[in-house]
Amino acid sequence: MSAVRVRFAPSPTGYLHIGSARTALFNWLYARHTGGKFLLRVEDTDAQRSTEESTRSILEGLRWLGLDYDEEIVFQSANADKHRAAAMRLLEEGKAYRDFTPKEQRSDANVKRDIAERARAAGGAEGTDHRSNPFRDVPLAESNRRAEAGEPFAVRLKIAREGRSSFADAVYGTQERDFSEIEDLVLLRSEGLQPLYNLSVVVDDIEMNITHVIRGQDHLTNTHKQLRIYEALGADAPNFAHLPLILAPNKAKLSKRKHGEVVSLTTYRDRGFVPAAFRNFLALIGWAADGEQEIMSLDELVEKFSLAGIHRSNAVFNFSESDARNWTDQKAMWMNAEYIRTLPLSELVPMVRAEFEAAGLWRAEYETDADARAWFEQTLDLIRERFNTIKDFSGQGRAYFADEFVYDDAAVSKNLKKDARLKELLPALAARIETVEPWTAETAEAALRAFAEEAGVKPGLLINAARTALTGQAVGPSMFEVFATVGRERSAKRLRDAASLV
RNA sequence: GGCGCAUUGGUGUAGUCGGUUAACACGCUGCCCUCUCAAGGCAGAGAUCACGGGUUCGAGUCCCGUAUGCGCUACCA
Repeated sequence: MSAVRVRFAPSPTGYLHIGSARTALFNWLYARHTGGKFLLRVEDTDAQRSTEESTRSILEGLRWLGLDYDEEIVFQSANADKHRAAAMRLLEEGKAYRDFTPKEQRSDANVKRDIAERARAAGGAEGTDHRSNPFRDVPLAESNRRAEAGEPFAVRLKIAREGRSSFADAVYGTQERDFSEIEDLVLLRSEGLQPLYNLSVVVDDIEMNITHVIRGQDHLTNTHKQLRIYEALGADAPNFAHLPLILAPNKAKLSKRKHGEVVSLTTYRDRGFVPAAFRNFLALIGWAADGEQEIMSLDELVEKFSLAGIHRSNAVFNFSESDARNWTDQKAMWMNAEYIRTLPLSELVPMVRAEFEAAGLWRAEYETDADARAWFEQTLDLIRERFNTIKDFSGQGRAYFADEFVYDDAAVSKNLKKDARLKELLPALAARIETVEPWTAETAEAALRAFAEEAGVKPGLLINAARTALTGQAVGPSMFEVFATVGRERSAKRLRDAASLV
């Protein structure tokens, strides 16, 4: 058995869709699991819609997910001559024919409805006769003559009148379709003899020696057409595995126009997702190793991945467009938080660093000075427990790293405005802690509790007020750890500053 | 309209050759912990396995039908 070769073949007509990203992931996992090759082919035959920027964005997305590819990227547009040659060969061999029927103009907007209506009108209950094209049996000599005379034509594949197409899909099982259901599909369009999708895919997959085609289920019925092309070309067909689709909460296909940025992979990068977390989440849509373990490292995913574990029904990507807190699937968010709180610090630090550099919070000494570096890492470790994304380190966590930070309104009214006595207590507490030596979580706690007792207030009042004074937030880590991390002088200053907010 | 595919709690999934109270994760509720919020621990709500027939001693698991959803049906990819 020859070595596995799979490919991911996106069209560069926009950002990387999370459904495509998941297709890429599954191909990659299969290749790595079997020790095969993962290839990339950019299907840029639609010159109108394809952009280099899109290609770049897709490659970036793959890199972000950690999906490296083998061999050179194939650009489909560069192979147009080969595709055309293949079609012309079929023409010579009588396996395809020229269709001189003038091209119909189709309004792009309502194609689907248009097709359905046409079929209803033409076919009725019996369906359409796909072998009725008048040019199907025109002798080649006559066909050549008309072509040479300059008459425009498209090239169509001749599907046999009798027979059944059949293949074993690794996910959906045996698939059958009667030839009568398959049209004589167009291989080359009349305008410039441009090769069409089904032809290009097949010729390229043959050329690239692809052994397994793993792609979205929307191609399941197309496969029968492509199989006819493989046969006409005298090539062995690869194995197929179709993946269930990822749907929106209303069960519609996830699309950019309707659902916006939730479907774009770059959104997750830009909003502070950990690549490994999102990859892990993606792997679990439509696939399960055993239904038990869900948090899996890349190595574990590679080890456990199998086509047999892919299931057949479409999955719903559960998010709420109206609720900003649930802008994406909650399980994805949970998994991201899980990664953030358990990742080795050595892996977390570079991600936070990138975020800090972008936010203007990064300081060179976090790298160059051993004490500063240790403080930085300890602080990350202290606050990461309740963060969901990398963005939170520069957002909610800003006060740990900068003296300019905003006070959360709700926190101020809940913890500072609640008790007027804080106006005097806070500066007094500041004066008290300035005498504490050494300054640790333990000594800070002792000082605060003693102060509260003397002042005749509950420690909680001061603790909560201090949290908002020092961090601007109503929530956060154990307050005495925060005191220690922020430092004695900065803590005292912030306590005094906050008195004006009472 | 035709053809194809799918259908297990709100969501993602597990359920081996059909065999006792349908399992796990997220989310949700409550309790514990506690200086807040998370995390963690404990407990709980939530599924007549789309519906209707059939086969069988017994069906989420097999068969048929219906419904719903999705896909394809294009000189788009």
